This record gives sequence, structure tokens and C-alpha cells, in this order.
Amino acid sequence: MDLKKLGFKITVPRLKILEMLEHAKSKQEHISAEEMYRQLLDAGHDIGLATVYRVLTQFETAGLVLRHHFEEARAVFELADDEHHDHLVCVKCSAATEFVDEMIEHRQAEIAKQYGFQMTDHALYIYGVCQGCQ
Amino acid sequence: MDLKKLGFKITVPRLKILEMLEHAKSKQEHISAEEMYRQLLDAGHDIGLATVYRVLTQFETAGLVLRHHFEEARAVFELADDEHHDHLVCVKCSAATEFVDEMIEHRQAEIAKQYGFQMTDHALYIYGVCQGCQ
DNA sequence: CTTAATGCAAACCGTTTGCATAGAT
DNA sequence: ATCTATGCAAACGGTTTGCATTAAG
Repeated sequence: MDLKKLGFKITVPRLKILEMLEHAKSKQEHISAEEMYRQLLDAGHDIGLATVYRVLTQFETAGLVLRHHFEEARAVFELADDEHHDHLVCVKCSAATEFVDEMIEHRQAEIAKQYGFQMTDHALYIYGVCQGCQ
Repeated sequence: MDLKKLGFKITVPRLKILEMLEHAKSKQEHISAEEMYRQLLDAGHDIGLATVYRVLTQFETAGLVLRHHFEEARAVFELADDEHHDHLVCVKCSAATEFVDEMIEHRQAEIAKQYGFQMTDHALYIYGVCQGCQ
């Protein structure tokens, strides 16, 4: 069990939240804390919103999930992959599609170097209207 | 006067805020609403924080300023240029350096096209430790 | 049994809004 | 004189925290 290795106790909230993150990942979706909370309530689980936030923050610290702010106020979360990827975000339906482009990755590293920057991370968001929303 | 052309009345808050944005731009800095508010108070101007936000939102709508969320909760603002640019953001001192890379711009357009996306905007942030902070 | 995790409510922070007043045209 | 812009305080949405309680190890 992943959780135990990370030093977490196995609890219902953590299990359920992991499950939802995995489900979201399989559908390539990003999910907000509030959404998870709602789904938990609907499923009859008596879990507080504060716990959802606490668990997500712990998971983030452990490197298990990524928190994105896109251009909105509310944060969305996704299970972290081994490999980095960037996002296409639909401005109408908020759907996010992932992609990786080697050429861009490479150029980014070069630009950082050029400016004497020790790159720790990077984020590329392309905003637009997705095929379904046009 | 720029403001008049955009249909804005010329008022002290708007003038002062524009001035601060121009000053920030000359130093290549991004500035938050709260920071502007503080500076205004310190300069003896009796301007409310709500007004700062209102003016910034109006400026943004008019295309005069850009609002960035980087990876934090609070937004920062900058005077909009005619041309787009991306950012190198220092994770220590928060300084942001601007850059434009034609190859990346071009690849982004291609990726959007490839996914059937009507690109409206895009944002690339490279996070790291700047030369001064190393 | 011990210590970490939870639920709840209250606090918090950045931002927005309603409203009566002041100011630009 | 008109109508927009302002200041203030209260509301807001998302997130965090304090505390007493519960549950995992």
C-alpha cells in the first residue's frame, strides 16, 4: 500500500481521496477539493471539507499529487506522474488535456540556462476552446 | 491621455495606479493589488483597497494590464505590452524575468492545432532560482 | 495505550459588492 | 446637472487552523 510507505496511516478519507484521484486520472480530469467533498457526501461518507484539504496538502507534500491554479481562484488536483507534462485548458468547459513536447522541454532548459536560472519546475498552459466546445 | 480614450474618467486613483504599473514595468516587476494599496497609503493618498481592485479589473478588461496567478493565491499585475511574453519566476525572491522564444511560440500553435484547439492564450512559467539568489 | 487523523466551527486571506457620498465632465 | 467613480464596511469563496473527539498502530 502506497500510503503506508509514505508514513501515512490508512484511513477512510485518505483511501477514498486517493481513489477519486485515480479515477480522475483515468479520465484525464483535474478535480477540485470541493468536488471531492461533494462526491464523498453523495456517497454517504461523513468526511469534512477540512480533511479533504488536509489530505490533499499532505499528498502534495509527499509528491503524490500536483496542485494547479490555472487562471482561476480555486485549485485543482491531479495524481502526479513520474513524468512531467503540460496542459491544454478549455476556457469554456475547463477540461484539461495533457501533452508533452520534447522540443519545448528542451528549449525551456536552454532558456533557463541562458538566464543563469536553476530551473526547478515549469508550467505551460495553452488556453483555448476545445474541439467539443466549438 | 490613454485613459480618456478608453472611456475612463481621469481620477486620482486611476492615474496613481497607472503610474505604479509603469514604474513596476520599468523595473520588470509584477505587483499585487495589496502592494499598490500599501504604497498609496504610504504616499498619503486616501484610496481604498476596493478601488485598487476595481481599477485593476477595469484596466484588465480594457486590455491595459495582465493579471497573473503564478502558483500562488494572490494575483499580480503588469502593464500589457503589445507583444506576448513568457516568464522566468524565481522561487526565492519572486522576481520575474520576461522572455520570448519564437520556437516555443511556434510549437505551441502547432500543438493546439494538433489537438483541434482554438488557442486564445497561453502562459509559460519557468520556475527556479535566479542568479542573484543562488 | 499512544499518537496521529478527523469533524466541526471559527478564523483567515484575497477579492468583490452594496450603498451612500464625492467628483469628473 | 448628470452619471460615473469612490470609500467604507460587509459579504464572499476558497482554504487553513484550533480544539475536543475518534480511530489507527
